[in-house]
Amino acid sequence: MTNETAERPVNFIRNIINDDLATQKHQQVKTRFPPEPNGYLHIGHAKSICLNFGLAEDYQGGCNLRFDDTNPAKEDMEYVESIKRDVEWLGFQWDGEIKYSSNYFETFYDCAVELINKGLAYVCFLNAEETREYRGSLKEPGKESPFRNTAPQENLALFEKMRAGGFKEGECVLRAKIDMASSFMCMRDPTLYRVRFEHHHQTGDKWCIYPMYDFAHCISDAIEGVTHSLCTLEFQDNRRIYDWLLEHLDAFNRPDRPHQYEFSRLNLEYTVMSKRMLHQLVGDKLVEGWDDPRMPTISGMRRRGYTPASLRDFAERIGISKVDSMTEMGILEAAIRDDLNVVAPRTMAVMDPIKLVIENYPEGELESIQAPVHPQNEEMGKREIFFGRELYIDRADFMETAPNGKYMRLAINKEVRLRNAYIIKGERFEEDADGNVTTVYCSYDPETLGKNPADGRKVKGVIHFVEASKALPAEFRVYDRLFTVANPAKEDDFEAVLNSESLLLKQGFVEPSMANAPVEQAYQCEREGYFCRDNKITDRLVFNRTVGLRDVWAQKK
RNA sequence: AGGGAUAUGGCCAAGUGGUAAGGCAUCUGGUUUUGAUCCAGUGUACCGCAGGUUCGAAUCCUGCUAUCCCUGCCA
Repeated sequence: MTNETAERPVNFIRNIINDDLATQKHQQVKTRFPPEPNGYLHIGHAKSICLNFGLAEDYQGGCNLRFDDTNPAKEDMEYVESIKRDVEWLGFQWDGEIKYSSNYFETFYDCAVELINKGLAYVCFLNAEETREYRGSLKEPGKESPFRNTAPQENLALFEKMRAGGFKEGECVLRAKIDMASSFMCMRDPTLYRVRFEHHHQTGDKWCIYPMYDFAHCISDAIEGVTHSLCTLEFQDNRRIYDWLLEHLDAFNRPDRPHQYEFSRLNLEYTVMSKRMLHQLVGDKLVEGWDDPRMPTISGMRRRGYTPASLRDFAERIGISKVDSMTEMGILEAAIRDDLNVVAPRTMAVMDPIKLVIENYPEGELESIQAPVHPQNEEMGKREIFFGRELYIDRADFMETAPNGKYMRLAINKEVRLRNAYIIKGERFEEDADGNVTTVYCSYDPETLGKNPADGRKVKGVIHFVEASKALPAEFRVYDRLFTVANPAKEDDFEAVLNSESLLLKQGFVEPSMANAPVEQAYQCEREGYFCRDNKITDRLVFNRTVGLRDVWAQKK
């Protein structure tokens, strides 16, 4: 390894890989990302994707994308398409063709036959309930199935009949003969195959028996030459059957066979990560869909304005370990801000507009100003903004009288800088019957465009604006956390704890330079936050707030 | 009569017998036409608890405790 690896993050999996390479157990690294196509990918999957594909990149190995499609009842092509899209969007390229567990159905069948011939698998006619009773409990051993000692020849015939459609769903299953007294429940003669007369999105109606995850996964890994099979903590017990199967199958019982290692799944505060709950939110129409910008799905976060780079950076920041953890939103937000701060063009938008009239500015005059696209990066160029007698500013940027000496916004008799333009001073204002400010009248200092006052007076506050005649109406969607509690999954009814203010719609204005803002392009609306044009509603200007700017002022208030 | 895991500052997370990295958050200054960014600084961490081994332990041993996972013909 070169010293470049010193730059890489350190974690227990990398330590294992380094050892395996050093001892020549493996010559190269092969990983895989094995989603079941029964839902959309979320930020937790992104963690796994970054781990698996990242390892493959760093060790110059490969990573397969394999759809774990062993349960046709729950799976759908819509999901395989969305998953492919999400992985590519994140910036990863899978090794070779896309793989499906169903590619190997014939091999699985042969493996089952091998086990039957070795007396290590049998067809069992106990029904589901009986099987559960026979399994015993956590503290008591199970009982052996009466079908456990059927002769291999007979099992073979029975299994062939299963494949041929000779048994009804639930009538029988193929089980491995392992140990009904094992302390690992998954080793008490686990089911290998079940009968399902179900149309499969890849294999059509060719099969009516489908392998179980435990049987299919290890063999798929072995077929693909996976060296390090990474999964989450809840599969730790399953590692025993993973190993047992590969050790009892002649073709795969080799020193360089795959091994499974488990890391902890991502838990993020104020959201849920379980597919079941995500499905429920979509199904109950509590969100717009899988790509609702409040969802922790990759497609939702993409629509919200998260970038692939920020998600990859986030994955790196949280690291990999085996500790059950709950990650704060702050880490995610820091990652997206750090990315967008350097790449996002700046713009000005007013989201809760009030009129501002500059009384000493000539009526009917409009001036053009070249404003930097990014104040810290001149190479990003300039954009044209306008200045005139009538402008819009944000309601929150004006008060009749400053509450204290630290107040930095506009007030009567107080001076403030209009961002990219002149210094103005509040003179008087008008309000409606309800006491809401409607118009603020100001004077401006014509000698302060691009420079400070010659007399040396200090004007600290800066507020943003949009010139009224050129302003473009726009909608802003301001998102907040989806739930009101840090760990909604722990609630009896997680939907009861949804944040009713997770979406705020605001009608305001953007500068004319935003007229043709491309979808998903990140902008920083100065002093407001990072926004991007919605990728679904494109016939008008709709902007999603990705994340606000860090706001020390708001924290202190 | 169970078994499998995990416990390092508020949140992540390095560390694998030689005297506790880093990130996020926090707080304090400085710069600033974004109360942003940036820069500099900021933490007495009984390394879950209690014993033990050792010149020396977060790291080894013993015993506890807490939390998570396992009894789908789901993955």
